[in-house]
Amino acid sequence: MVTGIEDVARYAEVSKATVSRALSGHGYVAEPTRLRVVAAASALGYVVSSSASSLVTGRTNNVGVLMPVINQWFFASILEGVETALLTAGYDVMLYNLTKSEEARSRVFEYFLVRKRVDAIIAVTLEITATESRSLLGLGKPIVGIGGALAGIPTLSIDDVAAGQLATEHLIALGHTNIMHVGGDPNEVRSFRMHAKRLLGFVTAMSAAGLPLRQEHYEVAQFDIPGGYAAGRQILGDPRRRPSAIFAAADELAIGIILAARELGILVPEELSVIGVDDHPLAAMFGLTSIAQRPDEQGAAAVALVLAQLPRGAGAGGAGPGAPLDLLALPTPPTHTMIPANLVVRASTSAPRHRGLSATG
Amino acid sequence: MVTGIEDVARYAEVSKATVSRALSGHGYVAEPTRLRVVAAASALGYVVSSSASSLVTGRTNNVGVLMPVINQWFFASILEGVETALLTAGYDVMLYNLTKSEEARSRVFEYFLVRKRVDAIIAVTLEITATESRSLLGLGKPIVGIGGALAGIPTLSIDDVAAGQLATEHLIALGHTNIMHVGGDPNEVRSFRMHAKRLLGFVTAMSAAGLPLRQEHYEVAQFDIPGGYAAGRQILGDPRRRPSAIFAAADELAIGIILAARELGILVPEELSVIGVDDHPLAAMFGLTSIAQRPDEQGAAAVALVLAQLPRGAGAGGAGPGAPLDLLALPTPPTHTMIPANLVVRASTSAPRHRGLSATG
DNA sequence: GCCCTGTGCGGAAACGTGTGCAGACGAGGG
DNA sequence: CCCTCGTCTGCACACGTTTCCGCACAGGGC
Repeated sequence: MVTGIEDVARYAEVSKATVSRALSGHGYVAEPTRLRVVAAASALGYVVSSSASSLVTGRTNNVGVLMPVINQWFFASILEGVETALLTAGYDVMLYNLTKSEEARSRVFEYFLVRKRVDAIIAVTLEITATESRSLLGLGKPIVGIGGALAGIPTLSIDDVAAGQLATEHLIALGHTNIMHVGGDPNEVRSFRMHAKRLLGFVTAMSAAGLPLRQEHYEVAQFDIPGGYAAGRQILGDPRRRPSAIFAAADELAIGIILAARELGILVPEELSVIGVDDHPLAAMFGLTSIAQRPDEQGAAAVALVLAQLPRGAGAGGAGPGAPLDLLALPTPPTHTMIPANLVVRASTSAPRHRGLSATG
Repeated sequence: MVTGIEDVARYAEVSKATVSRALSGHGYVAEPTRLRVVAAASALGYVVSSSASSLVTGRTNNVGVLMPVINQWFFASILEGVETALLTAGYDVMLYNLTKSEEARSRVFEYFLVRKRVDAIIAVTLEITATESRSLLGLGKPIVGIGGALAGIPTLSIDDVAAGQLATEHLIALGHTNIMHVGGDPNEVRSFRMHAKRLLGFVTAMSAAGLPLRQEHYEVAQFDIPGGYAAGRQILGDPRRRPSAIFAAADELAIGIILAARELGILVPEELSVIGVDDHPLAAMFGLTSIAQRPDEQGAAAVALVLAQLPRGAGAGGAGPGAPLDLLALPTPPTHTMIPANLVVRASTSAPRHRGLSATG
């Protein structure tokens, strides 16, 4: 029905084995023969059956990507970065969107992922349970996580504590003393305690500067622009509560706060400095100072990490029997690597208006 | 090494054939035997090798999804809808992000897609060339497009002309006569001439109402919030050019325009009515009147369309022979189905301030 | 002249599963 | 009692590759 390797072999007047070697690049093939085979394959429109090839090699050339959500800037950017890097490396990406629905979640874990159809897994911001972790590690396939430390799995993220600290220190350095932090719920278990970490960075910087910290210096908000807007209305609506600067845990929150400030007639940055995290595409338009991170590059880095753990297809010519031993001895450093995040100063932060450079201690 | 079907067969004291039948649900298996096999598979942690199974059945249980971009609300929402629908239908999704890069584009077409690893294809807003179309159709696999008509391929989208018309008619019904349209470049070939269609709807409604149409009634903008903002600054900055209402081809454009209006001290809707298309998540926050569409539902609908073209795997206990005949005779209607899009009125549109209900003719 | 190594190629054995075919068994109708 | 039919199971082949092994040949060092 469809043209197989046998047809190409007949057409090029060689054996199936030679066709395989010529097209895959493994083993010795004389150059004229190789050209003849390639020409034959092209003429017949031959494409290798990945099923058959995977069956015998054990490699699928697929990488599974697990994401809790797609329709958000951070996650979609990661996905784009991962996809591009995998494609250029010759791998296809299988996307698994792990929604809140527990049922779909467990189906993916117990049914889809385990079906021997991926060579490796990239898990994005995925807080997994103990059984799920066992399930993943039980696959014996490389896994890399993006977004926070994971037990026994190499992971990758920015240093959220440092980011929070850096942002807060920027505001302090400008002379602010009455600083608020608007972020996500620190008790949220999913999302790798990112909220708690950025809050910790905030607290650390404030304490180090000897600035007072009260409960009301932290406001929980829904993690998007409307959430930031709502929090901004609430905070800025009360003049007695109003700080001179706000560190928002994400640019979308910061943008919402800026919009709220505009509606209330509060000038940014003259009356209110705002700093965010992400360097969101909209940050430039709002002149938002931010701690920049590049999720697409994080995705690409995760791909590099995960591919490094894959057995190098061609090179290794090791003996057959010790294979599982080698597999276990492979460099699988369960470490958490931190991606640097740097400050981008724009127009939303400045020295506080009223007080000059008053005493800091 | 890994547990195969043979191990399960031994454990359950049956043959491999019975294990296959028991687990796949095809053919006769006595209930006690089936339970024994299922228990054995579960005890051994057996999972079917999709490579082997695909090799013999010819089905991969994969659907390829082609997208030009991921990090945009419309596309990410479609992807979420497609992913969810496919997962519940028992299919895995292989994501191919066709970037602007022609090189990556052709690689996907000539190399990845053709690798016999997908049963069907969903192409999102993909303007394909003649050779690409042949390449896709040559696969002999079901294809469904989202976003506009495609030669010989069933497609799916909202009626962009009707949407533009509906939006414009809403403004006209409110009493506006000086209406502008801000949209994308109508000459952009990609994106299925969506821009041209919405422009056509605008022109149609204006003409039907007997309203004048000049070149300056249409402004091209980059298709995101900053693009709308830039266009808004330009349009609204010149008082002589300022219309009383703007129909933006997308909510993100409309939001940018509203932001520009706020900066210029122009009241919405008192001095300027704005209507968009999409019902974007941010629309409610800005009180934006919009023509609502649901890209996630479009994705699910595309999945339903594409699955309907696939040979029914389970359930059907029909005779074996005649299958290829049925395949050829399958209903593959290369039609373009329109999804309804309805008006959602919020606070960004109202009757124009100055003139009352003046003569419309 | 002989062995060894490097190169080029073909035969055939896997890889793990689905499924056609045949055989076995019990029930029911003649 | 025999035949048929429906249910249930096992044998064995096929799916389309990759790759081990063996053979052939050329060239170089002893």
